[in-house]
This record gives sequence, structure tokens and C-alpha cells, in this order.
Amino acid sequence: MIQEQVARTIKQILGTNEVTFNIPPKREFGDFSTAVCLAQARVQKRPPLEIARDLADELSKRRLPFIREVTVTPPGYVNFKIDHPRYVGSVIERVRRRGADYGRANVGRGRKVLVEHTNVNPNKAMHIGHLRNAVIGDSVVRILDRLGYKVEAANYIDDTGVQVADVVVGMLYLDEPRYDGESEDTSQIWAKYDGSVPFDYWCWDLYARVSQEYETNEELKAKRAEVLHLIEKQNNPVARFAKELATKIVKAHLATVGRLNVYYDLLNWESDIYERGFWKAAFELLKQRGAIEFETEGPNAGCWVVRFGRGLIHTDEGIRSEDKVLVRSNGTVTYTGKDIAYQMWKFGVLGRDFLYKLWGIQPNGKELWTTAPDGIELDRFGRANKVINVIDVRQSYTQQVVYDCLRRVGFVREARNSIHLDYEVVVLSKAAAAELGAEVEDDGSEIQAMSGRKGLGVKGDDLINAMVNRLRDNVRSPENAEILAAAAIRYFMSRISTGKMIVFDFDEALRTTGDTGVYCQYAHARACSILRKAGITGFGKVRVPEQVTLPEQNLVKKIAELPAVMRKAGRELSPTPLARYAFELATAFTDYYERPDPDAAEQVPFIKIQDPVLRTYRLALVDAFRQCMANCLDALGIVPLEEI
RNA sequence: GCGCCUGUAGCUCAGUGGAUCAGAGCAUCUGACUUCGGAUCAGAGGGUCGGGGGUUCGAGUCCCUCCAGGCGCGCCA
Repeated sequence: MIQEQVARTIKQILGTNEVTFNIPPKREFGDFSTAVCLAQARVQKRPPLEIARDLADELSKRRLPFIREVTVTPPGYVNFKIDHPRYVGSVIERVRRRGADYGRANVGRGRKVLVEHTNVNPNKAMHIGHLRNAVIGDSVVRILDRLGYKVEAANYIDDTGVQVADVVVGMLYLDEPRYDGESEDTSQIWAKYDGSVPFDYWCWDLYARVSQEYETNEELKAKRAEVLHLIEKQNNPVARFAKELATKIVKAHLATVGRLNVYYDLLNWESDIYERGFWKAAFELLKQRGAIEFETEGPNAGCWVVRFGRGLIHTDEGIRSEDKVLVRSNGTVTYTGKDIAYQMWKFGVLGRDFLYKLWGIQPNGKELWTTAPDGIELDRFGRANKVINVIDVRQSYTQQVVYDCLRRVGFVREARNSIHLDYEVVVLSKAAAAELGAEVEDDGSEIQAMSGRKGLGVKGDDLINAMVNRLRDNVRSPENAEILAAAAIRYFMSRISTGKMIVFDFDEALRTTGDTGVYCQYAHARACSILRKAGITGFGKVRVPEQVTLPEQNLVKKIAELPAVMRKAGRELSPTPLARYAFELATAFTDYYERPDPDAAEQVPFIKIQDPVLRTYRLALVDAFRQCMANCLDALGIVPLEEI
């Protein structure tokens, strides 16, 4: 913030809009510097050194807060020396004053953002790829909330797709006793689940078995189409069975991500999108605005399509049209078509709405609502200014089609405010896949995609359980093990930027030393412990000594960065900068803890310092760190532990 | 065929066109302390930032090109 103030002033003086800072090679030059005059030389057509001298003079006259001295070094750098005692005092004071709000800002000005994430098919247990989605999505929700946006977290439930149908087929028809095709009583079917493993785990195996069986069993495959049709038709025993199954799985999913401190405001069911006639409304709009055409010839004859690209193209699999089919020749709507309608709803421009029901109260104390056929009308959901869809990168093309269709219908602003937050997938190494018992093809590739159909993947709960097991013996309570495991996994998923594929490795994921969530929690708990042992309940006036040591300077500088890092995370829609920052902050604190005064003959523990002024000051700095770290972890969806 | 993403130390990854911007962790090796919490800390070795060209006073960062790997371009969802 000290640099931001300087940047503002320089922008004013020079009339530039870009001022960046860096650290000088020698400490004598100053605490930070800028090369803005080198760039200015080109614009002003004057020697950079001359510009720098004028700028330094002007800056000295204006007496910037917390700047002790402004100097110039060739070929035109302007260096700043910080008035450390006053600066440290002000940072400590600011963090204490704002408390849990330190790091918050109001750049969003209350604008509403709908963030949709997780979106896992409700037919089997979540795997670690789904965990990555949930962690990124939930972190973005938290970051935008802290930046002053009104955020709505939605989780879309595709309860009418083939994936659910497949597991329904499995339960109804794979093993004896088989469903008679019409009975309302499905208790015998439900009795097939013996409770030996969690239901979502059981479905994981069942789904793999069904998929396998389809390859040879034509009769069963015929059941798939039949079941899918019944689910789409609604109001029949099979559809009700499917909904019950999906609901059970959704509960399992919510429990899994709940372990990682992930929560939502609304569950949006695909069945309700059909039920409420979303597509009909969107179809009318698309036709009215001429965004969609009925094809009478070519490969897409009989379909309603959106024109894309330049007609027929060559792909590896032959010639096909680049146009996107929204309504098939048999009259059914494609996934993309339905998605266009749904995207319009998110902005409140569809002219239709869901009905809503309270699902329950989540462990974080917040209400979770769901769409429901028998719900009530409410005007609080959707109607967003901006929509962020957290979906893996493989759906980039389809997402762009959806947004472009909004634009073609005339919702230009909505299309522009539609953001596909794409992230790379989590895959397994061939070795890891083999370890999980998969038949690994030797196709020259080092990686193996996870596959629900093959039952190949690492389940989310298995990863969390493995982490809990690793930590259990070194924590005070099972609850702490759970929180620490969540911290480790969220940090692991957050520190890698969204554009990078994660080739999953158990050893790397379960690491507890070095650059990990455990280290960050440890630093926080240590600070809490120090304050506890010092018997500090509150601080009065803190007097900062004339000589601020290097570790103190570094720690204070880091603490002061949180608001800027938060804004960066918001700009990039990524938890990565915050994860990085949490580790650097922890490192700066540990440095300070180990050697608060490197020049002193002996490092005296804070709580044993005799001089009450120095003791209070050092502990106040510990407290500022504690608050800053807690806020940072909280934004990452990690519950800060006061003891481990 | 077209489009998007990735390539930085043995491994996993950070890195706003600006000087210490060649960084962190893991792994390896050498050390520290009967602790304000050792899940820690100090130190060492380890680099053609995929290759080449360009723009610039200055490029890991921007542009072009090539190479390697991944993904996408369904009347699947």
C-alpha cells in the first residue's frame, strides 16, 4: 500500500498509467525503486537521469507518507527509503483495526456474480478431478466475496443424463432380483445395496460394471435407452427411482466437499430446467432473433442449427459440418441447447424461473436452497451481472458456443459477462493407474485419464482419508486431523495454476513438509501458541523501536501485501497467488521467529524479553501475522487452527 | 485440416517488460537447538527458462517460427 501511494503520485506527476516497482540490487540504494523514468525517456525525448532527478525533487517536496528519502541512481532509477518505524507501526495498527476484514476491499461494489462449480454427475463417488473443480470454484467464491461482490455459489446437478440412467439400469436390471418395469415398490431393488461401503462407492463399482456389460449385452443396452426416456418423461416409477438415487449421491457429494469446507447457496437440477420449460422459452428467442436455422439438406438435415465456421471441415474422423446442432432431427434438444437456456436464466433474461425449496442448513451455518418442482417462487436467485462457470478445459468450445448464442440473440452484455473459468484436468501417471489395478495400454503416453466407465480414478474421500491417516498421530484431536488434511489438500490443489495439468502422485499430494498447507497451518498455530503463552489478551499503544530489524521489515512488508494479492487473485480468478502468498508469509514469520534480530549476540524468545516495550512490540507483530495468515487461509477455504 | 493449453534445477511447481528475475519446495549431502511448537532452521551442490529469430536501453515474460506433449472441433453428456 505504501507503493500504491507512491505509484499514484508518480502517475499524477508524469501522467503515465503504468508504474512498477522492484527491489534494488544493493540495500544502500533503498527499500524499493522504479525504472519508470527509463520508459519515460522515449516519450519525453529527454535523458532518463534528468527525468529521474526532476521526479525525485518533486516527490521529496510532496512528502510521501512513510518515505524517508528519495534518491536517484544511473541510468535513471528512482529509489525510495522507507521510514520503517512509522511504517511498521501503521501496518500493525491497520491489521488490528480491521481484524478479520483485513484483506477485504470493495472493488465489486455489490455487483452480483454467480459462480457455478462442482457440477458432478450424481451417479457415483467424486474423484480427485472433481475435487480440483470444487476447490477452485469455492476459492473464487471466497475471493470475490472478499472483494465486495455479491456472490452466489451454484452447483448444477445433471440428474437426467445418461450417467444417472446407467446406474439406474445397473440397479434395476443387472442383477437379480430384476425390476418388473412398472412397480411402484422398489424396496427389493434398494435392498441390493448392503451398506458394506458408502453408497457412492458402491455406485462407482456398479457404474463400471454396467459400462463393461453394455459391450456384450445388447438387451441391457436397450434398457439404457428405455430408462433414459422414462427419466426424461418424468412422473413414473423409474423417474422417481432415478431422482431418489441422484439425491442420495448428491448428499454423498456434499458430504465429501463439506470435508474440504466447500459450500453452496443453490443446487440447480437439470430435471427442473426441463420441468420449467426453459428450453421452450430459449428456442422461441433463438428463432425470433434469427440465431437458429432449420436445416433441410446436408449431414444435419432435419436439425435446428447455429451457423459456425465455414461449412464443412476436415477432421481426423472425416468430413463434418462446423455448425452446432441444438435440436436433433428427432426433435430432442442437445446439451448445448439446454445450456443456452440455462445461461440466460443465470442473467435473469430468460423470462422464466425455477421454483425453490430450502435443502437444509450447512455445517458453516448457511442455508442451502435447491430448485424443486414443488417449491415456491423467489426472486433472489440468478439475475447476475456476471456469470463464472467453473468447467474443465475440454468444454471450452461448447462454452464459447453457448456464449456466442447469447450474443446472437441480442444479449451482448450478458455474453461479454459470461466467463468460462477453465482449468486443466487431473490425470494419473501410467504407474499410478497400474497400481490402482487398471489395465494400462502401452500407447507411448505417460499419462492415463481417469474414467468413470472403467472405474479408474482416485476417489476424493480416499485421498482425504489417506491424508487424515498420515496426520492422525501428530494432532491433538480427530477434528484437527480432518481440518489439517483439508488444509493440505486444498493447498495442494490451489498452488498449481489452473492452466496446468495435474499428474496425480500420492507422495506429492500427501507431503506434509515444505511448501504445504500443513506448513502454513503450523506457522499460524505457532503464533497462536506464542501469544497464548505470553498471556496477551490485548495490546495498548505499541511503540516501535528506532531500529527495525531485517526480519521484521520483511514480515511487515509481506503482511502489507495481502490486499494486493487478494485483488490479483480476483483479477485472475485463481487461488494460486493466495496459496503462494500464504507460504511466503509463513516463511517470513518463521524467519522472524528464528532470528528476530540477526545482529544480536543471542536470540531471546519473545515471551522472555525483559524490556516491556520491546516485548509488546514483538508480540504485536506476531499478532498481526496471526490475523493476516488467518484471513489468507480463510480466503483459501482453510480453517486456521490455533493448535494442531 | 483448424483452434486452445503446456514446456523453467533430477522431480513437483512459482515468477507484473525493469537492476539480486534464475526462484521455492521435494530429493541428495553437511550442520543446528534438552524449543516462545523440530511438521523447524542454517548451509552446499544442481539451470542453454524447449530451439531459433525479432521488437526493446532491457525478454523466462511481448511478436514470429519451429519442436515436443496434452486437449478440443459429435444429431455424446
